[in-house]
Amino acid sequence: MGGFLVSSKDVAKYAGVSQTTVSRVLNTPELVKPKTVEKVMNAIEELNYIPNDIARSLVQKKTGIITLISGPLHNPFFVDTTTAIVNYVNARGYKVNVYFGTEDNLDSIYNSVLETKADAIILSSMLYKDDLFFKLEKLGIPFIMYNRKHQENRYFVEIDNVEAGYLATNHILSLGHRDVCWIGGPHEISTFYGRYEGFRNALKDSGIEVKNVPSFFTNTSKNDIKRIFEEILMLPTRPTAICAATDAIAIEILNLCLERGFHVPNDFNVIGIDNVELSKHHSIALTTVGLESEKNLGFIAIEKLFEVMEKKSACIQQTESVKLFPRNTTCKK
Amino acid sequence: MGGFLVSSKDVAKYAGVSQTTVSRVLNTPELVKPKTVEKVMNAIEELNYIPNDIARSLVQKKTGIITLISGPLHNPFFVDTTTAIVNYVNARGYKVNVYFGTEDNLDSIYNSVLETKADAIILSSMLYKDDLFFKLEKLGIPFIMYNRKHQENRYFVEIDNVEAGYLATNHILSLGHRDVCWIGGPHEISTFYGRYEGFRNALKDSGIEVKNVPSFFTNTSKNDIKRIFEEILMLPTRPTAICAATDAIAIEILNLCLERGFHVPNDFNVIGIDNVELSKHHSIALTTVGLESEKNLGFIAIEKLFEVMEKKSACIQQTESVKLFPRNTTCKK
DNA sequence: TAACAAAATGGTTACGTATTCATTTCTTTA
DNA sequence: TAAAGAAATGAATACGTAACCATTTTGTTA
Repeated sequence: MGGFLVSSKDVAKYAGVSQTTVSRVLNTPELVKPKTVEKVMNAIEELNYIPNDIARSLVQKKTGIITLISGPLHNPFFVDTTTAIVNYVNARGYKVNVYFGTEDNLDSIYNSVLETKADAIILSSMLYKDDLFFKLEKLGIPFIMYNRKHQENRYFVEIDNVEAGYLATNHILSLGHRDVCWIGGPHEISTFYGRYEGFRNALKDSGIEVKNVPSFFTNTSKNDIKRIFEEILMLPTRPTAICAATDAIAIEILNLCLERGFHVPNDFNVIGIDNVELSKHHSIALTTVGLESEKNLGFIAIEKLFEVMEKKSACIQQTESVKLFPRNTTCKK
Repeated sequence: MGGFLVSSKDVAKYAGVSQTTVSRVLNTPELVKPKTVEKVMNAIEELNYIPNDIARSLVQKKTGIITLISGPLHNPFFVDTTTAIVNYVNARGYKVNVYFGTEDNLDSIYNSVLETKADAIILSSMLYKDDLFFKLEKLGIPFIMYNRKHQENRYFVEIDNVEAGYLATNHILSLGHRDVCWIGGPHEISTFYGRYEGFRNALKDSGIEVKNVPSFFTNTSKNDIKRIFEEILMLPTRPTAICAATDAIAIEILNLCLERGFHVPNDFNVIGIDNVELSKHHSIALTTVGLESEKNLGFIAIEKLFEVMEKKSACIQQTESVKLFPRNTTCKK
């Protein structure tokens, strides 16, 4: 009991049948005489047999595993998407190998992922120009990016980032703010690049010179955001509104504002993008821009990935439209 | 290219050596002549060979997979623990199969988990009396529970729940509140049972009759917490302080208070237990009770699990001590 | 140079399952 | 009852690797 492996061969011997028949009882019982099924099922019960899905994977060349490379959960966006993805995958009878990628561990994650014979990969850790894309293509298994797009413009689900940046900025401007600033992320990531572009477009459309507007770019770590917030406080003319490229950044800015004794939105307007669940909490009540659809972006992506796996779709290129969610962190100037 | 599997046998043929040598080059290169290593490595490069870890698992009887059964991420406690566990496991070179257990899907999760030949299991979804415990023992692989304890009193890491309930309640009482109430969870879960016991002990020690104090028990879903909050508002004497069994419940109560236009702590004091990361956010600033140690409970648990896997420990029975974290959701009456 | 030890390599097998093909058993029909 | 077809079962094999044991090659010492 415990530790001693019992195989289908053992079951076969115990039941007085062949291993083939045991396999059939488990997979195609309709091809086996009822009485035999019973004998075998009894043996399985008796010996406490549990099929070895590693062996099954080897022969079937299907592991039933989906690899998920998510960003870290301290970013509430990934809380929402990870929930949606993991639950969907499990509901479909698959397993999920989860990784939380950061700058430091991505390489080691990729090494591990490439060795794992997963049936498919879903990831949010792809740069606009990233060799990983081609490595994944070589692997020959389906993959999809969510909230990230690669230069090659294939296999992705994103929100309309340019429009999102535009809507957020425009909302702030329409409230009468003129001293605004931007906190973004690395331009190597399509998401951040697009949202910043939307920001600039909105400024231009309001006749504001982009180069006069302070823009900061962070690696999205708490420390880095804090550093930038302090820079903002030192600005010659302090902005009345802060446009953050993501809710995660915005929510951290809220934290820093309150820590310093500032009041939002009286001292600072703050707006984010993503409309994460947490932003709906009444203690946060973050004004933000997010999916028009009720569906979570992770859900949309994993759904599409399964379509690809089932050959129902060939290549996913999906950009979801967005809208403004006005809440309590913005107000008329 | 892509989809066509290349095996170590192919590499062997290409390099003009045996499959055994290829295997050795990858696992024990010090036993292979440098020139041969080079030949093989070239062949690997040339053929784009990636070892099949399914086959490796089969022969080695080790999958390198840890199964994690967590609670859902809308509970911030599981955000913290999942982060700690997944990152630790990956840093150790293992993979993590993640499940988010709810009332509905637990049975199907258990079925899947029992078939998966994981090297170990870490889970938070165990009732005080739960047959699963014995099924896991039969499986013969190491497992550990975090934030949950089974009747059998083995393989667990928890906080001192009774003390936590006591400290939280006592804090409220010491602030002068007398009209308090309790929002807990299912008593089948050791965590909730212990914390409620601490609540009752504190009341007794302050000479308050337990049976006169309103206590509510929820399945911890948002809807259920809302239902209970509405019940509280209907109470003949409205409590001035709400003791929640978890930060997750407390944070949802905060949300409901604000939604109704109440102010915390002026209208209601709110206190939680767990000291989750989110409770530190200045928009929340939840008074709570949590680990005295800096370490995350999930981290402690997964660390211990690896000790068991490496036979450094036999059986984990760990109860961590706790302390109060006073913040802004409680104040003198 | 012979003898021997050490280093390097190869042949074969096991891991536990699903699959393919062959064989046996049972049913049906003429 | 024989023949033919269908249903049920089994034997053998493949999946891709690591491990065990045997063999060859190399290096060392007398």
